Amino acid sequence: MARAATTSDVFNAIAEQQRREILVLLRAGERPVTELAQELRMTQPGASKHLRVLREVGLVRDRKAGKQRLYGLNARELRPVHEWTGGFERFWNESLDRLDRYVQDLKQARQEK
Amino acid sequence: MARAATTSDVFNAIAEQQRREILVLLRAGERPVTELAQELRMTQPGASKHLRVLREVGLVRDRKAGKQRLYGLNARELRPVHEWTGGFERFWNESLDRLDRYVQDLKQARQEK
DNA sequence: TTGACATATGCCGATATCGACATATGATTG
DNA sequence: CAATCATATGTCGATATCGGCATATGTCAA
Repeated sequence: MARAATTSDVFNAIAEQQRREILVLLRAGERPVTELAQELRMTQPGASKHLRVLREVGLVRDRKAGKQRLYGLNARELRPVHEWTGGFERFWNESLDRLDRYVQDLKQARQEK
Repeated sequence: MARAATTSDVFNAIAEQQRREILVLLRAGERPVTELAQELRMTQPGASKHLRVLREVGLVRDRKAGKQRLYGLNARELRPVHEWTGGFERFWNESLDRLDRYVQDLKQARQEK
């Protein structure tokens, strides 16, 4: 088995930098493929493929608008990622965290002597 | 160029299901490789490799403890992901979102006739 | 030192990626 | 219909993945 498909998961879909940038651009509103490609300095086929992945995991919607096809954000699918990472929030918020790390560093230092 | 390295990015590192599960297990406290492997039903070398990736992106720390090597969470690196997805929060919170989608569905329906 | 246990690394095969290019499909207008 | 613009798909090459297996490295204890 190789790496999981980019379309298997929202996590996999947003693992790609360019796709993340597309999503950010779409926050400003719907856009056709060509504009996105131009703004991100990628080829049109490249942008189309990224959008296909985003669409297959449900992060993006498309809608015909005359000759064009407008892509729009459907960020609800990003929520699971937000919540999953949120499950670790206490590990970077609590001051216990720092203390814990400090203690562990001490332990390690002592053992590495 | 192929896909970005799993170690290039926290986004890429957590794109893998098993690595996410490792992180969740580590919330309960430090653990040696063997326990993690057993609990997740994967081989020891497999677990070791995943932990290597997690360590290289800074999501995990290790510390020698006698014959064993204990792995612990370092979830701070998860924060950027949480914040990035948080940048889309309004798109799943605002009621405008539903209204907007409704309008767009209408438009599309009209055009597809 | 030797043996036993814990962990890491190396190699393999199968697979999917991403980027580039050419080209096919679709839609609109004259 | 033909021409044109917008977008999607197919193929290729280079690369890295993940899983499994064998094996190397590391650490302790007798």
